[in-house]
Amino acid sequence: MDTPDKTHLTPTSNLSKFEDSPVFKYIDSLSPIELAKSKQTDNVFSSVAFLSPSSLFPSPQISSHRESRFSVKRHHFLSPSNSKAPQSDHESNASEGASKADEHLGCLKNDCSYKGISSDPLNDQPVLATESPRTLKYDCKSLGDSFDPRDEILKNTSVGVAGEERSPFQRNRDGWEKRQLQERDLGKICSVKQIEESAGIDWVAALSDVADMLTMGSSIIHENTDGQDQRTADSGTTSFMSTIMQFPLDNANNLENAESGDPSGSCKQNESAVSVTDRTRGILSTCLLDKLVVSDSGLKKDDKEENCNQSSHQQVSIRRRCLVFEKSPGFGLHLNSLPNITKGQSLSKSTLSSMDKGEVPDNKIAVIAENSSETPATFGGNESDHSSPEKKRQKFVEESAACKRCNCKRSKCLKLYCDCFAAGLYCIEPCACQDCFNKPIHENVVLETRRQIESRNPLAFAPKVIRSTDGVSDSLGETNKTPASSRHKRGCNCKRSSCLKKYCECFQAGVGCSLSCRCEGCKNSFGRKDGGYESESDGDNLEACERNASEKNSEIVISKGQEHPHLSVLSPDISRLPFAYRGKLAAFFPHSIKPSLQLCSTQEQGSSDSSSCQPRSDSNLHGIPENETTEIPKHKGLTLVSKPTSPNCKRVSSTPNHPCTSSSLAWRSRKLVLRSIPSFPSLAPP
DNA sequence: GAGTTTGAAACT
DNA sequence: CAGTTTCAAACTC
Repeated sequence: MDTPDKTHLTPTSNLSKFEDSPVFKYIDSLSPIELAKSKQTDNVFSSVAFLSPSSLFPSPQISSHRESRFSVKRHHFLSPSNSKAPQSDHESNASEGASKADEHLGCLKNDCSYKGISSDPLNDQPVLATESPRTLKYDCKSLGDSFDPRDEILKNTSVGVAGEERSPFQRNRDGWEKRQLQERDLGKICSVKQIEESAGIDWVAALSDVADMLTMGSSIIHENTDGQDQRTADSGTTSFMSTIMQFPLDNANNLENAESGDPSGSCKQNESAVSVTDRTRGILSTCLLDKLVVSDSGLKKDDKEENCNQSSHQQVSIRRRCLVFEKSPGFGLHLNSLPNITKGQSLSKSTLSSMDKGEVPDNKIAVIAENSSETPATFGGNESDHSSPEKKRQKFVEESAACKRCNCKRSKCLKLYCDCFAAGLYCIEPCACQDCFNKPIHENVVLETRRQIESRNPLAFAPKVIRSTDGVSDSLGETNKTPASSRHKRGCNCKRSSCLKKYCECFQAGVGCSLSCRCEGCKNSFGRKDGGYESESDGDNLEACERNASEKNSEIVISKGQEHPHLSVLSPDISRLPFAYRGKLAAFFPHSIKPSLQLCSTQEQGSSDSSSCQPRSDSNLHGIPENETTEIPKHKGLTLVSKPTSPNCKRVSSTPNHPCTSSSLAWRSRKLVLRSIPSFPSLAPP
C-alpha cells in the first residue's frame, strides 16, 4: 500500500495542484483555517534533526500497525478541534479527549510502545515531533520498507494533542498539516473514483486504501459534513478500524457530493455509501460491519446516522459485537467466524435477519470451499429451491448458525461454555447472561482470558468444523466430494443422544460424525460414524432439524424492507470476523483476498501473509480461479495435515477413511481452499 | 418457565 | 491422561 507513488503527495510537490481542484476549494471553504503554505515544510523537515532515532522509532517491533491504529485514533481527537478552531478551549477539549483515549488505550498490556510514547520527553516538542515522521515517510521511505512512519506520525501527533497549548506557529502548522491530509484524502478519493470507473472490482483495495489515508485527516471532512465535531464524541472508541472503515465512506461520499456540488446532508451521503454499486455495497458493508463501537459514546455517532439511514443502524448492530483483536498483537487467529459460506449461498432471510439484529451465524463452522465458477452476477442468486435434501441441510445449518446468544450465569461469558465468547464475539443485548464480562468495556479481560485459553489449547478458538463441499483432499490425498466431508474437528462424544440432537456438536453443525468421533450409537443423519449415511431417507429427522432451526430463528426475522441487498452477498461471519483475523486469513485465502492484501500491508509485521484487509473468502467477489485454489501457501500456522499441535487436539483427524467419502450426495461444485485445520500460532509470547 | 438431560469445557 | 466437576445449551414437560 505504501508505495513510492504516494510520495507524490509530498506537500511541496503537489500542494498547489490540489489547491486548484474544485474539491479542495470546497473543503477549503469549509475550513476556518487559512491555508498554511508549504514553506513550513522546511521547518518541519529540519525538525527531524532534533529527534533522536529512538524517538522516531521507539520500538519498531512493537509498533505494529495495530498499535498505530490507536495512535491514529488519538489523532482524531486532535484533528477536529484543530480544524474547527485552534483555540485554547478547544485545545483543552482535544487534550482531554486524547487523555481519555490514552487512558483507555494505556490499559492494553501489550501496548508497550505506547507507554513509551506517553513518557517520551519529546512531549515538550509535540509539534516538531508531529511532522517529521511524515516527512520521513514521503521523502525518505524506501521501497519495501515495512516500517510505516505513520505510526510515528500519529504517535507523535497524539503527543502533541496531549501537550500544552500551542503557539500560533504550531496552530498554523496544524492547519497546514490538515491541508496535507486533505490533499492526501483527495488523492485517494480520486484514486477510488478511477478504480470505480476502470477496475470496479477492486473496491476492496480502493476503499481500504482510502481508509488508511482518510483516517488521518478524516476529521476535517467529517466535520464539514455535520458542522460539528463528531469525533470528540467518539472518544471511547478504541478500534481504529471503527474509524478507518467508517470515515472513508462518509468522507468519500462527502467528497463526492462536494465535487458534484451537492451539499446534501450526511444522511443522504451515508445513504449513497451503500448505493454505489452492488459490488461496492458488499465491500462497504463488509468494511462497515467491521466497525467496533466499543463504547456508548462511539455509538452516539452511529445513532445519528441511524436516524437517517436504516442500514447504518443495522450495521451498528453488527459492529458493536465484534471484538477488536487487532489490539492484541499476536492474538491467535480465530476462524470461528469464518464465513459459513456454501456455494451460491445467499444468506437466508433468517440469517440476514440475524445479522441485522446483531446476531451471528454459527461460528463453529468454517466453510472454506469456494465456487470458482460463480460469477458476480450470481451473488445472492436465487436460492429459491430448497426442496432438495442437500439444500435442506444447508438451510438447516445456516439457520442453526444464524443466532448466537448466550445465557451464561456463572462463567461470566469468559469461558468456552459461552457461545459468544467461543465465537470471538462480544455479548450483546439479546444475551441473557449474568455478570457478563464479555463486553467491550472489559475488553482487556476478554483478551487476556482468550489468551489464557489459547495458551492451553491453541485451537480452542479454531473452528470446530471444517466444512468443505467439494474436492476435499485430505492429508492422504483422498478426496471427499460430499457435504459429509465436512467434519467436526475433534468429533463428538455423545453417548445418549445418538448424535441426533443438538447436544451433538457434529449434528448441531450439520455435519456427519467421523472416525474422530467417539460417540456411541451414532445415528447422525448427516453421516454416521460407522459409515452409514442417512441422507435423503431421513427426511423426518431432517425436517425436525429444520423446524428446530426455524423456531430458533423465527424471533429474529425482520421485514423485507430491512434486508440489505449488499449483505446478501456477504458472509455474516466474515463481516464480523475480527479484523486481525481477517488479516491472517489472507494467508489462508491468498487468492480470494488478493485485492485486500494489496492495500492493508501495514497491518502488522509480516504483512505478506497477514493483512489488515478483509479477506473475502466469498468468492462472489473474488472468484478463485480453478487453477489457483489448489495451492495453499504453507502458513506457519496452517497445517495441511491435521496433526494436532495441542495435546488437547488429539482427536483431530484427517478422516482419511471417512465413511461418507463415497457419498453420492452432490453439493454444488466448490473448490476447497483450506484442507485442514490450521494450526494457529499460540497466543503465548515466544 | 421450571426442571431435566446432555455433552463440552474445565478442573483435578 | 483419565476421571470428575462445572457449565450452559438443548430438551421435556
